Amino acid sequence: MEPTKSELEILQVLWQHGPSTVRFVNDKLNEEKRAVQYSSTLKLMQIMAEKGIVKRDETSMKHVYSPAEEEDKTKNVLLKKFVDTMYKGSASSLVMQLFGNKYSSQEDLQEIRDFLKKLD
Amino acid sequence: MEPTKSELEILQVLWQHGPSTVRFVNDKLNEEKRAVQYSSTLKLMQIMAEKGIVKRDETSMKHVYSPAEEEDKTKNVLLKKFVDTMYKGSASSLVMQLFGNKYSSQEDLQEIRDFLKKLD
DNA sequence: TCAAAGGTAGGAAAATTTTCGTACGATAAA
DNA sequence: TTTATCGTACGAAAATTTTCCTACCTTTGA
Repeated sequence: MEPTKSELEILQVLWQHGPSTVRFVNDKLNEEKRAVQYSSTLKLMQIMAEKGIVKRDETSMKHVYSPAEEEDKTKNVLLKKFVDTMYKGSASSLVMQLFGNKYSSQEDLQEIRDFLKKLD
Repeated sequence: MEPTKSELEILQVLWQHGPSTVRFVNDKLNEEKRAVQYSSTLKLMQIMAEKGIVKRDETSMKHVYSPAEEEDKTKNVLLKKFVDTMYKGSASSLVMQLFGNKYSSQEDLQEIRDFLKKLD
């Protein structure tokens, strides 16, 4: 199922730091993103568990949450969706946009070239 | 300002077909996307005009709507946002993901290589 | 022991987004 | 002229997403 915007923020904490408690995720969100109450984060993660977006280990009193799917798999799905809606499914169009994008750094673009050279 | 999901659908019709009436956009949405009432599309486009996402030519009785910003500019902003949230701002990470993505066709990937070669 | 701190659960409110009914004016055709 | 058609405007309902209050249980430390 599709993670919402806030759910994606939570997934990112889990991807970056591995299986985590609600307390940990909430702290990270407050440090790195924005002010949010503990109970809000809790509720959201409970909903995500219901939806099957995350799994919950209830062994300990402090439940530990982890992504239900591989980070790569989820990102692939979201990336495909983005390419489909924004570039009619054409990945090359996206890359061209990227290179014409003033926000892309030269270093980043060089990195892409290097990466492709290695593929040959 | 940020277009919502539905607003993006409308923008896409405008990008693809140029300045359009509500009737035209609504027809396209129904043909290409999903069933939606005329008054829903109208309302959405009115909201977009208020937000400044589209401009409205009220010369004729049939108002004609067009994007307020260049397609490329809007897409660049959305792409940057996507890269930031999904790949911590690393465009090369996105491209690597693309190449590891089973959804990407070989033709598409070859096209990207060709494009990058031309840049050299 | 017992109060304080920290945990989950659940419901409801708030905020945002989306949908559409309906009123009413303009246009066109009979 | 008059009626059907097609347009905009507007408000409110519905659906979705987000936030947080509160109840209640467990753990911890004084």
